[in-house]
Amino acid sequence: MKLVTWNVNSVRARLERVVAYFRKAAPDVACLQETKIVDADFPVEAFRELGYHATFHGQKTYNGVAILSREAPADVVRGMQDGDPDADARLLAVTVAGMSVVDVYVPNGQEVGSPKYDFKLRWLARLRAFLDKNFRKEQPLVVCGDFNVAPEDRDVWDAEKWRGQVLFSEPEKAALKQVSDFGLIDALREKNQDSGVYTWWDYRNGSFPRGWGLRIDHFLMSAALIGRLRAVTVERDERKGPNPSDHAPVVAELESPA
DNA sequence: ATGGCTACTCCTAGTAGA
Repeated sequence: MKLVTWNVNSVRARLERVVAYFRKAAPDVACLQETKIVDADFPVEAFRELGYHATFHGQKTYNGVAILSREAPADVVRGMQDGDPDADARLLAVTVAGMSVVDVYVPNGQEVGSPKYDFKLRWLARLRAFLDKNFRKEQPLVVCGDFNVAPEDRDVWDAEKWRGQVLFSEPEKAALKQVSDFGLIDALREKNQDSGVYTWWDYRNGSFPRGWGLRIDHFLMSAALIGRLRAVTVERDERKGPNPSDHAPVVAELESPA
């Protein structure tokens, strides 16, 4: 069982690369973020030809999440449904392959102290409430996506430069921990203690070839799934070459359920 | 070389991303 999370930075601009990656990696379930496309225009056919059901929650220009799955998903939930007046398409939840899958695109936050930063912290608090309301920590549950938070020094290419900055400020780390404290484990860290494992590199300044990256895309899994976890890897090669997303896919491989 | 921003919009400049 192969799960992928990938911020594609426009599924339309990235379609050729995304299709090529799906052919090569053949994920069973893939969560995409920043699709930047309205539902009416989602490239359903391109994924159908690859053998995937497409479930999506998008909007014009910004945000947007999608789940591609070999099996047809059930229990589709678009957005947190918590009454908060927030039109952003940033969360999509389904049941598929015997597990609950929550695909999230956490707000970027722009700058510490800005209104968008406050929105980000509130959004993460709402995510915890969404989990409390809809799931139990004992069930097979994966919450994955672009969290826009690097949890630890080893997840940042220059921790001193980034300390206190957006993506690496203490309130953001605390808000992410509140989400994990539902009963979820950072799957990559279950299998890999290395520093320098990054999932995003700025388009500017030659950040990728210089190794200037951050680990901000995560798989958070309940114990039931961690028990089946074989490996978590970052598909760094997908950041290379023409027209890359600024994020690389992250892959989690699970044993079949007992 | 893995390479120096990119994608979007009632578009050619401004906004947002991270």
